[in-house]
Amino acid sequence: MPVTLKELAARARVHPSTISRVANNDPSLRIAPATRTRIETLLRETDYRPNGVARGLKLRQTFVLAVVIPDVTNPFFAALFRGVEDGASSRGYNVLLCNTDGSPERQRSHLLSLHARRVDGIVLASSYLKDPTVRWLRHQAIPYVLVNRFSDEAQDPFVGSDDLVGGRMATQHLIQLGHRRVGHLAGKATVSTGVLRRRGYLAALADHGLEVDSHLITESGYTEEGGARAAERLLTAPNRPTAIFAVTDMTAVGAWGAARRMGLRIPEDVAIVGYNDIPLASRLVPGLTTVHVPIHEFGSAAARLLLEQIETGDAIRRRVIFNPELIVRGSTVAGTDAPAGLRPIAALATE
Amino acid sequence: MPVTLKELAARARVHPSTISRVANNDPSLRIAPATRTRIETLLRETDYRPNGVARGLKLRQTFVLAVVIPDVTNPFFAALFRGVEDGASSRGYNVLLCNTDGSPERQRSHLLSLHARRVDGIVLASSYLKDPTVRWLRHQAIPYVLVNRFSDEAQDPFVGSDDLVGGRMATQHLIQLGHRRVGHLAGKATVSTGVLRRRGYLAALADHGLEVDSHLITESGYTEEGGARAAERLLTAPNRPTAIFAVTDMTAVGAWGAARRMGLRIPEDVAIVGYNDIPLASRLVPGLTTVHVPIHEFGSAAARLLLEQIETGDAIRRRVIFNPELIVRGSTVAGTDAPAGLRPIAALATE
DNA sequence: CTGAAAGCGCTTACAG
DNA sequence: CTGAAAGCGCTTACAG
Repeated sequence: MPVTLKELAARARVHPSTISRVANNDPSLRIAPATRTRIETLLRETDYRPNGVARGLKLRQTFVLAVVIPDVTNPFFAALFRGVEDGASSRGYNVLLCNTDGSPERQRSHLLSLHARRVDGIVLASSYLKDPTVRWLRHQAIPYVLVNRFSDEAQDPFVGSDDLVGGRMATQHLIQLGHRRVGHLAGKATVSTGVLRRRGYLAALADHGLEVDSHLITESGYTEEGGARAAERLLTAPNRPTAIFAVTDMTAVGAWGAARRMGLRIPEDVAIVGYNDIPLASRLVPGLTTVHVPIHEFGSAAARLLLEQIETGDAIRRRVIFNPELIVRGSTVAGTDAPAGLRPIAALATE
Repeated sequence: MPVTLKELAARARVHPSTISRVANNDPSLRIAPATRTRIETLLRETDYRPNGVARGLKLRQTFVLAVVIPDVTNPFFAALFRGVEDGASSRGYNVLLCNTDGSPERQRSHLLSLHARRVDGIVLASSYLKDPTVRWLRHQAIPYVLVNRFSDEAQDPFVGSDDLVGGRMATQHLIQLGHRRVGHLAGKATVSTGVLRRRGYLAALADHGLEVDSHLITESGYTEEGGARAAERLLTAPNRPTAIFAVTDMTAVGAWGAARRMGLRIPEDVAIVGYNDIPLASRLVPGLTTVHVPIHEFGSAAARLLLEQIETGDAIRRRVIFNPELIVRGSTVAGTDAPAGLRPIAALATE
């Protein structure tokens, strides 16, 4: 068992509160230099660190944050988590990670448990539109920040990119390359990214006077498998699209695989654009044209917004919106890819 | 502020301890059915959940575990974390994630902080040989499990693969393909995986009567960049190898890029084998031949070993060693790759 | 059948 | 200059 204040007090023949004050560098403490030295030596010798649980109970602050995401195995969320941790750990916080696999029930049960643990704040990246658990967070006055997806627009502190602009940008790129039949692998109508990127797609068509063909829009969800199946539907239809804008890179990767399997050349037979610019996007051959968003910054900005709320004690409704940026690669324009190996190195981590 | 036992007691006109007993389903509690009903209704109405911090202080158990790794952004560790969480969350535990970026100082400071928080146990996947912080864990009697890398062989609870067998297997594969000059991108001499996989490489050479050429072995560390630089050294030397066994997939990916950049064909001019079978391995073109290890199972087995120690209160020295398995792809044998898109889908996560 | 008390390990306003 | 006390919100052995 680690040493306690009481034990140290007995050994130093002072009151526990005095030890506590020395350990916490209480500036209001007037103390005999000799006593202070004696206590400091003892603290060092025993390598004393106050019990964080007892401290948390007394201070009503645990210095623990939580990040709730669908799945860390998806590189998007791994990078997001790093952003949060990098922003928070230097301020003395540790970070819990909870995966929901996209299940609202798991999200709910995680949030209940995090609340019972009295975490100081929550970064939520798995919310959907009009999410009741987000309203619950608001109601409980638990500091939180939504990332990437919002729930009730302008109601919540939020960090993300402008999905409408990004969707429009991606689609416009395809139209400007001469494509007239542009398909869309749409996300869910219950998720803000799905709704806005689709709206961006429609806006780009309108900008260029192209009519909407509802057969060219199909819901894919956010998985690789969903993307593959949806792309197959689109590409086997009588009047198939010559280009596809997919709601995310993972979905685009699914489409990419489906096209290959059908013997279609990319980009000659079908051009593909994704969204997010995960490391995998630049590794495919041909590389995946995509809309770049600063994933790590999503996380660090969310941490900042969260810590600001925790420290001021106020709920802050600020929204941090990053500008998306189109990255053109070989999946839309042949020959654009940098030679293999000269691409920016994505993962420098060990093992 | 969430409701407390005391407030509920006042409302139900019973003692706080009675509420606590009802909430915890104390089997030894004899109570008037009417009182019980009244309390249960109140509990439900207020959605009462005991304050986990106070509970942790009293019970000396926090139901929090921690996973310490170099970097979640590396898919190997993301999968490992999922394994731990999947094994632990069903038992009521939440899991803290700490990234060290391979720095012993950051590892040390994370462990000190986790100890001060009184986490119930720690999964450590960033340890090195004779790691002093591992000895410190042992000394503090904090339940822990090492994963993938061990510190003092047979001294610690450990989950990993047989790295000697894996290294031998990888190298033997290359020799059996006819390669006589096989290079090795070696990990660090301070890390168990580096030492054992190198020993496996040497054993395979010996098995086949090949002499060791020290110019063919070069330390690459565990990063993509390190792999690229080390491979360049090997491939520009006068009598260059025709095949390379890299200590990890990320290192192999670096070598893969370097070879491409030099205009070498894979596998015709240089064959490459990695280790771990991360999702990226099957996505490269050509696919990366590698030694498969069950990463997710590493995590779930570690969680089991940890929970067993926590629940029994004993330190368990058991070692769980998985058998590695060779996966042959196009980076060693041309034409082995499944058609794109038919490969197993690696990431099904949303967004 | 239910209550009162002690105690987990801290911090901090108050006393002297 | 240092001590004594209260209290954060629980759980559980003990009393009655």
